Amino acid sequence: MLKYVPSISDEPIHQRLSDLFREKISSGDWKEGKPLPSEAELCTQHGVSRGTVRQALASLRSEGMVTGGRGKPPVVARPVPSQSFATFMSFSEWAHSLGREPGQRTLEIARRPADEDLAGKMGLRPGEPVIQVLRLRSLDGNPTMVERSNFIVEVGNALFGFDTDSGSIFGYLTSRGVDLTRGRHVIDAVGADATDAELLGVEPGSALLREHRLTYAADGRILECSDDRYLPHLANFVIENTRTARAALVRVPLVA
Amino acid sequence: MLKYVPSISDEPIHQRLSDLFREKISSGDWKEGKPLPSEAELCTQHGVSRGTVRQALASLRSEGMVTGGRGKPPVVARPVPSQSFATFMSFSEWAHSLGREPGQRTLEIARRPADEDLAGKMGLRPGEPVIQVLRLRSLDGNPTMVERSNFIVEVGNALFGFDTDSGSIFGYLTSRGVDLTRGRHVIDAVGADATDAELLGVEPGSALLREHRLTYAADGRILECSDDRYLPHLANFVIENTRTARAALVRVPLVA
DNA sequence: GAACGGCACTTGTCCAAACAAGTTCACCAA
DNA sequence: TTGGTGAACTTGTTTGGACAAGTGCCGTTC
Repeated sequence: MLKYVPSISDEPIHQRLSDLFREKISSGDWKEGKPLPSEAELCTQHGVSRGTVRQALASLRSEGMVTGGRGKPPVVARPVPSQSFATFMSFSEWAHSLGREPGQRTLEIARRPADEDLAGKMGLRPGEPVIQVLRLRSLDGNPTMVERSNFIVEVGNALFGFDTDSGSIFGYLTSRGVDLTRGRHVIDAVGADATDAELLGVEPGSALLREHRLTYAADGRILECSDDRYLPHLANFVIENTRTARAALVRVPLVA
Repeated sequence: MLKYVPSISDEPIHQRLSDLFREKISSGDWKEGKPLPSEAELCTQHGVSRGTVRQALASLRSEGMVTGGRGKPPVVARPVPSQSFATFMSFSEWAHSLGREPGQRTLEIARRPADEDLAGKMGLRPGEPVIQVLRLRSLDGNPTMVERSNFIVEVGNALFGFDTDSGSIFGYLTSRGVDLTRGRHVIDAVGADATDAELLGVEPGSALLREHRLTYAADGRILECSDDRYLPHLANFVIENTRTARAALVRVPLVA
């Protein structure tokens, strides 16, 4: 829990402040429904100007964690479920954020030409090679998810220098400077195939929760295409929406 | 600055600006992928200071309509998929927004005491009565989803005066003044039971995509608890996230 | 006791300025 | 032609100030 290195960090002040405020809320230091310190107080407490404090608070407001109006002090709102990019993109990050221990067993890492279906999804020419990784992911030792990732060669080649049994591919790639910036996730259900069934210890055909993901670079190129299959009694997806806030999640129909 | 500015609207300037910008984008005046005028330009164009322009742009950024970084002019982002509250909450609204024809066949509408599990989810005492509705929903005549809804009696009693084969329960309830304001949706996978299988025309046990929903009133009371099971090849859920915008969707673990 | 007015305090809005950091592009030199 | 330099321009960050507008409270007044 030791994470106080404010002077070395190169993050802007307002960002550090909003992170700090977020933690005060999630840790219960600032309780739900209670007003938080006035802007003037926060200014003197952290030795910054009011503009900076307001910038930090605006970030929390846009996430729905804080409400309030003119004259009234801002209050901590009902916690809105949301996850950061890294937490949502990476199984390992996700597990750590929950205080659980992620595990992984690599079953295959191979370079092979993309079939027509995959090439279409990734915007490649059929036959262009991709790096395929098949891993079994676990939480606290319990098999939870079967992960099938396909990387474009430029990204995937870096993986041959990485022990995919050691942890987060997402973390490794970002540390190598690969700019994963956007993800598109399609969630559906699928019956377990023979591989899924054996790895997860269920009957073939039993229902699995599937997250099909495309990961994009900043310039719009598709870097990765994955197919993650969860045991539905071990992991779910949750979203909340209100009359005033549109849901970013979309239910889409599929044409026959 | 001028003291007497007879403004037509009493909205703050930054809000009028962001509304104007939003319309420029949706009308196609500012095209997707194209950079929009620099902040300095917008300042002189509208005769305001840079802070105000930035405040307006920040609003668009938080909605994901605009991206950009230091040094680069802001660009109009790819439209972010999102659905309004009504579209996301109501099967009929959803179908209509897609130009498809929703259908429904009511198989059962009954008043019976809530079992322990349901009572726990809805915050009722076990044995308190609920109104249960079982419907088969279809898109353009194709069976798509099995809908199991449970309403608290206060809401559900209104349904006995409504032909549940005629259309949207959500629409009917809102027209009757029931204030559905918030929804919490849990998405997972489940094997088809005998009823699902017969209605949807699949084998028992085959994978279905389930949306488990709690609908809340403005005062926090739970009005409805539903279990919708989709044919996974006919409907999916999609969400996008970026490095800068946290996903409102959350992947949650379930304890054993 | 109730209603009113005013004061202190709070947040919202807007401006002006300065610097930091990144991008673009023309220009010049090798 | 190619490469690098640097100026011009862009957005990001931070500060400071000023005023408007809303809330809560206290004291006065009826």
